[in-house]
Amino acid sequence: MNKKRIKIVYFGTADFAVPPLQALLNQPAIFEIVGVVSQPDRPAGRKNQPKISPVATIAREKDLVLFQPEKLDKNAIQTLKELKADLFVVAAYGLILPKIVLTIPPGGAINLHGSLLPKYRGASPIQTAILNGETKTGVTLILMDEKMDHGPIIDSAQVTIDKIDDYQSLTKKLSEAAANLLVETAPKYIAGKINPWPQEHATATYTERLKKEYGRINWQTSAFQIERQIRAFSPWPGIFTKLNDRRIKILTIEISTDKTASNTIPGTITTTKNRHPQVATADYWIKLIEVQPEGKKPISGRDFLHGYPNSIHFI
RNA sequence: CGCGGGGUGGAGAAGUGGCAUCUCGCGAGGCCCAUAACCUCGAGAUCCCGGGUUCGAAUCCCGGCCCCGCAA
Repeated sequence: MNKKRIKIVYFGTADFAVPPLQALLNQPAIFEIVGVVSQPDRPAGRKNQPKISPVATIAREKDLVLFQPEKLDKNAIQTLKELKADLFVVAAYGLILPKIVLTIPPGGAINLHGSLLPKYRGASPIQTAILNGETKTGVTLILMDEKMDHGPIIDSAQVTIDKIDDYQSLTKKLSEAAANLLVETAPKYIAGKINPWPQEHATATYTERLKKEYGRINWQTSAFQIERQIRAFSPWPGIFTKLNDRRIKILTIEISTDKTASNTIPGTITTTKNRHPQVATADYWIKLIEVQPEGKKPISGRDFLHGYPNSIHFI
């Protein structure tokens, strides 16, 4: 049908953006990646090792044309124009695209977003969906306009959130759904078979960029709230509590069926009859399965307790 | 030179110049209707590596290797 391949410039940085890119690459008869734009590999890490963008890694492996501009200035825009793309595809790129960039390709710029828009616009749709205890979410493909996650919808796909899904597993599901959505829908969109329809802006909700401090556990809340917080923020930015001024990462927990924790000061650690540590919350006990003290490797809850023969208390 | 914590029997920790300790696990035995409970006994350590100081170093000094948290 479509003899002419769709020329695409792909904008992406984070893990979420990897599967859709690979899906495009797997259909070389339909799509041609004429360029990949990703955030620069910034110096980071304990020893200043540069943190490499996952998308940039793929681009290098596949020998794609790769740009990593600090910002989308005039030079970058000129470069983008010269690629003569039909379409820009954006997924978890991390930088705002200036309006002028959106108008470069004839097909405009389309964005893959990790929620069912207009719900959960913004920086942390995946985490927020888990945190709010949603049972379903999804991915939405929109035609970008100058406002964030605001443009008309091209198509969307629903994804269920399982009780055990954490940020990592849900991101994987969503990014795979995004990949399918993109390869199925983009050709139809380019062929003019889809008319994007406006979002219901009145029902829009927004999510903010996560801060480390949001990973701090408040033991005075419900065990279920804490459990969702852990799933939403694992493995990044991570969940922690404090013990004697030391930071303790909480990696894995289990909610006890025992509700008597409400009689105990929140944060207090006791042991179950089979000697597993459990922490009091506002309602149920939370069993510590795996934790990681600051400066230490991850250890089981039991091992952790061995080092503290006396009673301890998280704050 | 971004900031910081750490390396001690199989696991987790204490010990900051003078006998190698604690909790758990492991082995043997005991108790009990019973046990992830309790009691007795026991094995298991080059205290990360190499130098140095000292009568004496896990501990202090110098150098090295390895692990990790924060920040970005």
